[in-house]
Amino acid sequence: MADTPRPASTLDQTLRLVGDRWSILIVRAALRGIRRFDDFCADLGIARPVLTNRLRRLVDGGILARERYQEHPPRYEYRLTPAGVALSPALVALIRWAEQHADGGEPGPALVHAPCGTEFEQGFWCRTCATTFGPSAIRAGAHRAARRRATPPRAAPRRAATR
Amino acid sequence: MADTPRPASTLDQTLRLVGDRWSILIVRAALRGIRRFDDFCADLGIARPVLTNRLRRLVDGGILARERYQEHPPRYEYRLTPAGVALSPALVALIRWAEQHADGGEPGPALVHAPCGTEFEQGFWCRTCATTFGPSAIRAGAHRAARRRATPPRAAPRRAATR
DNA sequence: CCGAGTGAGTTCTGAAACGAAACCCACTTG
DNA sequence: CAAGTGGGTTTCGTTTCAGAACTCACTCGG
Repeated sequence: MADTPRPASTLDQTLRLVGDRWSILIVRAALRGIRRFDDFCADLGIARPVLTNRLRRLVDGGILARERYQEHPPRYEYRLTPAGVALSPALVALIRWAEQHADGGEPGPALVHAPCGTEFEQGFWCRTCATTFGPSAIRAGAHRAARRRATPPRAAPRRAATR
Repeated sequence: MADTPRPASTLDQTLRLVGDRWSILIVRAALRGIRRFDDFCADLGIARPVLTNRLRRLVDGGILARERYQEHPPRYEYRLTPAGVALSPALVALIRWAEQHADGGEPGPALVHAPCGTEFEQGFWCRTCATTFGPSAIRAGAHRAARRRATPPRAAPRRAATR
């Protein structure tokens, strides 16, 4: 009971941090330049207690930094740390997917290449093959153990050790 | 109440679909080749009812397809649709971030370039500038309506909403 | 034919998270 | 000094979650 039956993989840890609707929306808003509590609140339509909670979690997770921008009535703003900025590939990929596959909603502001202001592309690059490629050329690499039997031939429902 | 005060952006819609811990973990497992209910269950350590729910949602959202692989006791398996495969850039980005920024967990099986079996890179490409670049060169582009003022200097309030 | 096994789910639970609205407080502005 | 503001916290009712146990339909081995 005290050991680790869960994978506790790095992805799992990360998802506990940003693997929810609001956190990702908050990071996107931050990328757009939003920094203050009430602005997040108004922009996202998020309930205040939830925002408090998410901001705290993102700060603890090192994605946002809470900085005092005014002394006397102490006021804070939240801005992305380098680690937070490093999330943007994931965000961009999600936004791109959303624009292609979700129907109905409005697309929201595009993210562009800062120097030239135009939209950019995102892709995979294999330096071994010196080629770019898309999602369909991905597969899972070495994996120690596929749990039970590795790949049961489909439609072989019963498979006891008849020996 | 019946209109849409919320943005209802495409990203928002997408996050309602895959914006939670389990959904993303399920997609990763599917990319690794897992297809059957019990295998997902064992691999992820997810509770059955939650898995049922997530699978149904992903199928409804067009990310997984439910296919019968055996007639008599009707058995189904879940495999990624093209739209599901198209999520992999987001997944890869998340995994990469996780491996760099999460500490403690084990990294999990790598995703590799199928033809050569080696790890690959992910990046941004601006075709206008004909250059690759990283997350720090991104900014938000044109936005039809910046909500309120873009960057308030300080204390210049406006709040005509219900209070 | 009987009993064990399997794959894919369902019901029941109690715990946690969410959302809305109200409240708080240290200040600033008119 | 009253009214605002920015940045929260409290309270409370509702929805969703996660886990254990149970069901169902079928197959297999003896």
